[in-house]
Amino acid sequence: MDNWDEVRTAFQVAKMGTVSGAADVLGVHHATVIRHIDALENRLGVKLFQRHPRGYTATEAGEDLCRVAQATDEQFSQLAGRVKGQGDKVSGELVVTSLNSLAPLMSPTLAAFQERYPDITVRYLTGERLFRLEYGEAHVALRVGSAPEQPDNVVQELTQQKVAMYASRDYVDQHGKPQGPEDYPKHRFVAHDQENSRAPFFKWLAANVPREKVTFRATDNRAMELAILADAGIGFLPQNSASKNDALVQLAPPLDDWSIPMWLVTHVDLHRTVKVQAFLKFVKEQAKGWALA
Amino acid sequence: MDNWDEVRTAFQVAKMGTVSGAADVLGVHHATVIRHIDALENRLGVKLFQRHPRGYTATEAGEDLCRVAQATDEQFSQLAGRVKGQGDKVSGELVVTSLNSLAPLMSPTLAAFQERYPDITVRYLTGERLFRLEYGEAHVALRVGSAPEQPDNVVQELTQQKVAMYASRDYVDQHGKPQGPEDYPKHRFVAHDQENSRAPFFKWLAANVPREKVTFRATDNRAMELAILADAGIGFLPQNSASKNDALVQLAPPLDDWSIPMWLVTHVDLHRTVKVQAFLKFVKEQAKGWALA
DNA sequence: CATGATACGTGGATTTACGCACAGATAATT
DNA sequence: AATTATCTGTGCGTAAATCCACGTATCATG
Repeated sequence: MDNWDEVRTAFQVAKMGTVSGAADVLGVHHATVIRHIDALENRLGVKLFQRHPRGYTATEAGEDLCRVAQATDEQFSQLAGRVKGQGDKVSGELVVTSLNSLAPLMSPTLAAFQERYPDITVRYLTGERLFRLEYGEAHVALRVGSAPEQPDNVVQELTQQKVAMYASRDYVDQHGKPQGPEDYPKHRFVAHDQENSRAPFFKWLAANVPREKVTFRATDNRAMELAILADAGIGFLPQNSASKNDALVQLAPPLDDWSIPMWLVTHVDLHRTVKVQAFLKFVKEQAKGWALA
Repeated sequence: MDNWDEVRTAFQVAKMGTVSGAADVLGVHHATVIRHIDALENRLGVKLFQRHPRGYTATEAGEDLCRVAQATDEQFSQLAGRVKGQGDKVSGELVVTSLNSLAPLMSPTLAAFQERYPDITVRYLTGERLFRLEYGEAHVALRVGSAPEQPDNVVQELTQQKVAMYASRDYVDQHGKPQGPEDYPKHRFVAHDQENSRAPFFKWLAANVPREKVTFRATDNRAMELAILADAGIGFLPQNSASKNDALVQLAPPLDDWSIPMWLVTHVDLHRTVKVQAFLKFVKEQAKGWALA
């Protein structure tokens, strides 16, 4: 049973009782309606209508088809209503993904967003692997670092995450604060395991600190933070989270070169939807508070 | 939500995951599939799929559509199965119509037909008005008299109903049997109220019997039969039913000129169906017994 | 790293399907 | 009884949908 349009045509004829009336409703010529009926009957091998000069009347098969098509028509109408309205209201699921290191920032934001739009169910997917927008795994992704340049993705800069140099209070008590670049060789540093990291402050580190003084390397940001807290050495941490921790001492103010840009990424097909737009606006508003924190 | 074919296309894309795959299944070019999706999305104002170089993945709206279309597809498949098979088996309703004067012949035949095909539900519509085949009021009509010549109707001659001249036994006792045409003016006759009746034996009557000797006229065949039984005069009755009645005496053998042809009439759209064919064949078989009765 | 396979996307040629107009027929109306 | 209105059915020309071919991008594989 291919060619669903012919079923629709037959349905309208059964409802109207005449080919001409159905043609008017469908907005096509009555010859087209006749052709559809003929084609459908030939394919099914059954007469659907009895033809007489005053119109068409459905046979048993035609009435059967009419019932099925009636249900289909209602189903499709409901579907159209759902789908059309869907884009206009903020409800359903909102799937957000990011690296799990951003959870401290995102979790409160998402909670507030859900409170603002109670019809929303938030799903926050975090992981080391990047959830891919183009396969529909998420509506919005929060990315850090260099600007993503995937095609079909809409990228907006969210805010600059300011990064500063920190060490634990105990470390400072033992080794003192470096007063300038000349002091760096006397200290130990914590950095990412990947030496040629793309992060700007690690590039700075490679340029300004001897390799052998980087005595602790880890692949995970959280592990690096814990290492710093465990007096492993001096490292770079986002200012907004580190400033809340009394066990940490800021050794140098954040430099612009060290800042990590943050990006809001959406798939182009979803970017224009009201739901996603509402979330993007909300996140940008919240991000103003992040810098102050 | 017009254009059901586009829904079908979108459904196939959602199932396959790729435009090309859907195009193969649908037997169309993949460009056509893309155009259908685009048109549907534009009409709904919602993106149904997220496009990426490895295929299409459905958005929430797309998945919603997919579910509805899935149900539709199943409904249509079942419908096609029902409708296609419907023509091949003798079941459901069989609607037969005739003038109610033929009920004595038809009722036993219909009962036997129902016994032969237990899946059949017989509906026997009788009345003075002609139920019209072209509006689907009945599958088969049994007509008597001159050959029906309606277009779109398939007419088959069933049998000749032999008509003979009868009177009641009491009438014969009182007035005797007419031995030939010369005796007719001495007798009373029963005939149809419509003087210029189309029935051949009434034409014969008008030609061979003085008008004033037709002393009882009725519009209903059954009333005429009752009048004859009530000694009203001589009249024409079908041989098969009158011969069973001991109160009637046959005054003249049936002439070929008097025979009323009987016709089986079906609408051309239904004539070829197995159900109707089975019934037509069955009636013809039964009709062989009618002459003998 | 290069290559083959797969899939999407688009402009131009082609076929299919549609609209148009007229004929045939019936039912309602005057 | 004649007429008008309505509906079906069909041949023909045109417009729209389709097919085709090419280009581009991505992923898998040796």
